[in-house]
Amino acid sequence: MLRFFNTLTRQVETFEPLESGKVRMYICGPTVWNFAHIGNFRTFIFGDILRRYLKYKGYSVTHVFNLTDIDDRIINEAEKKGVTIDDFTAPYIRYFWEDFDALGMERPEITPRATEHIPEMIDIISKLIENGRAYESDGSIYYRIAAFPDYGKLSKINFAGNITGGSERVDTDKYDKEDARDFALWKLVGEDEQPGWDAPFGRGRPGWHIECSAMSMKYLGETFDLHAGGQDLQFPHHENEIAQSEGATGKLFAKYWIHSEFLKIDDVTMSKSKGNFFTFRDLRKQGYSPLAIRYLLLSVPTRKQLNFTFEGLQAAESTVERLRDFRSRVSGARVTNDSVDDSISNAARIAETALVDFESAMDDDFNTAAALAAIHDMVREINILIADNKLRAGDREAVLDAISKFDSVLGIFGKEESYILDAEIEALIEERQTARRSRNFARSDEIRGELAEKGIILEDTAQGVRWKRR
RNA sequence: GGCGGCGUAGCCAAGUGGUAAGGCAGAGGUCUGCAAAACCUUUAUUCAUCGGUUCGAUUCCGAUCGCCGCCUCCA
Repeated sequence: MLRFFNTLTRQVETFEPLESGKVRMYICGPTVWNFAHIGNFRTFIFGDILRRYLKYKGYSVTHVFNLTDIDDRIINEAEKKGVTIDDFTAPYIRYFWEDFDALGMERPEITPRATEHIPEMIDIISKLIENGRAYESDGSIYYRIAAFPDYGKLSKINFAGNITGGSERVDTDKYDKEDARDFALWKLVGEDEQPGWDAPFGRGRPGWHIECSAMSMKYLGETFDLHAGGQDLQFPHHENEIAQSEGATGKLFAKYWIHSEFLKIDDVTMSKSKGNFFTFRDLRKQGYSPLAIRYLLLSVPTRKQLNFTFEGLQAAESTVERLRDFRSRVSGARVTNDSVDDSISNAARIAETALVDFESAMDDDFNTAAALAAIHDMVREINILIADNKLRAGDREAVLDAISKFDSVLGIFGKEESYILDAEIEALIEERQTARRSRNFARSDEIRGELAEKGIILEDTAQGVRWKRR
């Protein structure tokens, strides 16, 4: 039974989708104005774990993940470069998906772009104007928060008084709004100004929040199951999404909300000004593997801040290698056919226990740290059996099956190795064995070095030579 | 100022009213021609500090200190 913390109610709840067996979920994706950093990817990797785990539990999942390809930053940067916003964002969109794929994330079913959903946004804004929840001021359209009593129900921010808490920082005179809290749905744009779109209420461009309302409801319906994103989006972005969507439809927007916590670097918030800002590509350049980065980012439950350190990343690198080695060791393990008394072998039982522990950890608010512990326990125990040559027929399959189940959710074991070796490499391995038997260790080590250069690592075990790819 | 979160071994961290998961790193050992991997042993009488409740608290309550976040663009 899957239970997790719902930001909307501030409680751990049992997950019950609106429609039995199906989950419709939305996650706020990146603004494609630059390279995404590892903090962004922490949230997205959680989204990946979330969707994979729901599938693991047997749900069919429709996952919408948007790309924000228009906002002030994009417009400014494009202008600086003298290109259209589409030309400006195109490479970043490409880089984003490259990083996304490299981190082993499954592509969501639907990945809409804001600029391709302007009509849907206009439609919602029109409805809000009609029902009095939006108004025009100086050519722009604003949301009338006073007309939506539920405003604040997600973030639980107290709006007593009509100004947000840090009132000094909101210069009310700067805006022509009825209320300082009101936010832009549609920003007035001049006739020749780009980008701009024509709407019944005038040429303009969308405010930031409206896109997510438009794209989520278009693909998932007016009410859907689950909405997730970084905790910094909780207010105002998600609060505003609720106001726009529920304000327009009069129906519940999303039933469950999940917010991912921030990533810190050496106990300090990651920020550009502090110079402690890492993109995925920065870490790749330093030689860290995508798998280790993924492992590190998912190793701490999403609702807790994660403290990123290079020591931790190095640890993740070792751990991931150990897991990969484990799978290949199991695949290549010899099994004995010794008759056994019990009907179920020890190894199969260990695998089964690990699966149960894994699932109950994930069911408990996606406790990935505890889920990993279940896997590590299994690895250790099975390693002992292999070392003692106690793996029986059928065990190998049971353990490999458990691994593939874990990995269908976490994606940390890496790709399965191919067991087909080039004939040339096989010949070298054979030659080395011959050399070793005649105690010609010079030649033996030479071959080992030669293969290492080709990315083949040899290990001499009691059961013979074992190899793996680097 | 308002609201929220966190503080567990060298590092990353899970967790519970009954006496501390897991990973990495370190130390010693087994195995090996050497190496690698694996395995074994070992590393917090203690969970920021001080009080309180309790038979018993790391876990509940209060205070203090420290760190982080939201209230403003941001995963």
